[in-house]
Amino acid sequence: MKRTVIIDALKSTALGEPIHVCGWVRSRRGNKNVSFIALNDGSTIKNIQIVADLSKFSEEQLKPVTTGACIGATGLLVASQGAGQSVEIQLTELEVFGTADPEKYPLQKKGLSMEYLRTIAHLRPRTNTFGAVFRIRHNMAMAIHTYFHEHGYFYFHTPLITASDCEGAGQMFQVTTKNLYNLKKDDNGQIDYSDDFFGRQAALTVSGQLEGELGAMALGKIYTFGPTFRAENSNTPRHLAEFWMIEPEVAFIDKDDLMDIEEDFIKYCVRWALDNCKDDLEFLNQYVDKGLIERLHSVIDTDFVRLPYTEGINILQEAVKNGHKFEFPCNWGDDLSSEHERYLVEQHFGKPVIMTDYPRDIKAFYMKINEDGKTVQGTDVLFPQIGEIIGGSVREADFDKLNAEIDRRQIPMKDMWWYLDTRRFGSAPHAGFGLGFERLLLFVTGMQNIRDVIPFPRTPKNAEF
RNA sequence: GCUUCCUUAGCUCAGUCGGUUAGAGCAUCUGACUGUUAAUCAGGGGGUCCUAGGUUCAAGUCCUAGAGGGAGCGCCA
Repeated sequence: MKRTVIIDALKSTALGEPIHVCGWVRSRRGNKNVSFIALNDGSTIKNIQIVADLSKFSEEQLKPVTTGACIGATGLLVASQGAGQSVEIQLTELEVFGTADPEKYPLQKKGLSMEYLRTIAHLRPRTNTFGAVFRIRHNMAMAIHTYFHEHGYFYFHTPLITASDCEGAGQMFQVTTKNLYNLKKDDNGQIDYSDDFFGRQAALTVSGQLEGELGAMALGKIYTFGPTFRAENSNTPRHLAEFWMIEPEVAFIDKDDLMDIEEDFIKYCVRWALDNCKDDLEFLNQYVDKGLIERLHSVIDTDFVRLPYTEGINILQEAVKNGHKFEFPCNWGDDLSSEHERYLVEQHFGKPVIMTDYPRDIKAFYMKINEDGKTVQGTDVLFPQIGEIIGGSVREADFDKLNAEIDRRQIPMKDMWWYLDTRRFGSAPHAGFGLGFERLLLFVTGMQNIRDVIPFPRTPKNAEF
């Protein structure tokens, strides 16, 4: 008989009809007359109840049906006599696909910490929490593709392996086929990469932005969505060595247009979650973060604050005058630290903030310089709890200005001639931003640690699964 | 990388001022129960107290070093 997925079985109205479901046993309980099996197949956070009449099935037959075992169940779909569900399956035929020794199966019915589950990342998708998180993760990916597709963007694939060493801040993972125990060096003691796979030093990308700009200079509106790698020794609940990033790049827009897109896009994603992940969000709201759904609604119902950096500094200095203590100073020209961002977002405004027009020296070389000569047109979106969720900017489109900035910063651009060609041939005003996919998921799921919103987290000293 | 906290049963944790045989809940096993909802009730089994040194008559508890993990910060998305 053909398998019905549980999300459909629970909605079925074909009472009295035979049905076949497959899944993993969450629990079995009962008495000497009847046994109840809670079965989950991942299609929904909800389980379907299988009822085994012990006059038809012996305890011996049901013995392998333990928490974690995988079974197929055939029976009649009937209205439930119990209170917890509307339909259930009266078991007529049982197939055991895979047993799970209850003495050794690590997933308990309750009381599992996130830290412990990280040590069994190969099994944690079978828990309610991670099932919900990963279904939401999929939905957010679909929301992102749908948003951009509907708004006329093209999905542009930028390379994961790159030979340019100035993509942006960030240590890179080197990619090589060389024998690391016997490296060929030149006369100056430098490693000779001429016989390496690419004939030059190569690394995993830290950003697709520079190549994304090339796409925008031809297709008008593009976005990238792929993995990104940072070899930094960051030990925080907000950093991964391997994470996914979304980077739209749009020609012929200015700073205000960019902020409109950032805000519209992120609200679209949050709204998508509320519209499409109701059951999972309700679960997370109940067990992980009691204020989750309310917070999601508050974000889509409010206008983000648009705050120039200089005004932000004024607010922070005013707070200091009124007695607020910060660990770090906040003078004009300093990069804001987490405590400053959190004060603005969580205490002063109480809503997301798009901070703009940063001092040029604390931002990347490619950002468009304002007429004051001191600030650049960055537009970072700061969220409560998680800090910077989007880093965006208008790009410097003028060849001479961009080149002067590169010289001033002494950035090695010898391998970047192709990037400068965008400004050399048919340059256009353009802007874009980068959104950390897992940081969006932190916000949407209410999870506390970024390692718990990606199936197999990669962090310093951790790449087991 | 810096600061700080944690590591006791399969899991979550308690363990007082250093003092007899290290406890609880859940899980598991056995039994009971006529429909359960993280089922309930009764009983049983289960310990390298992270590792290595040290102090002490005596160490889960104090000291030193190491390992692993969390949090805060830095860097960033």
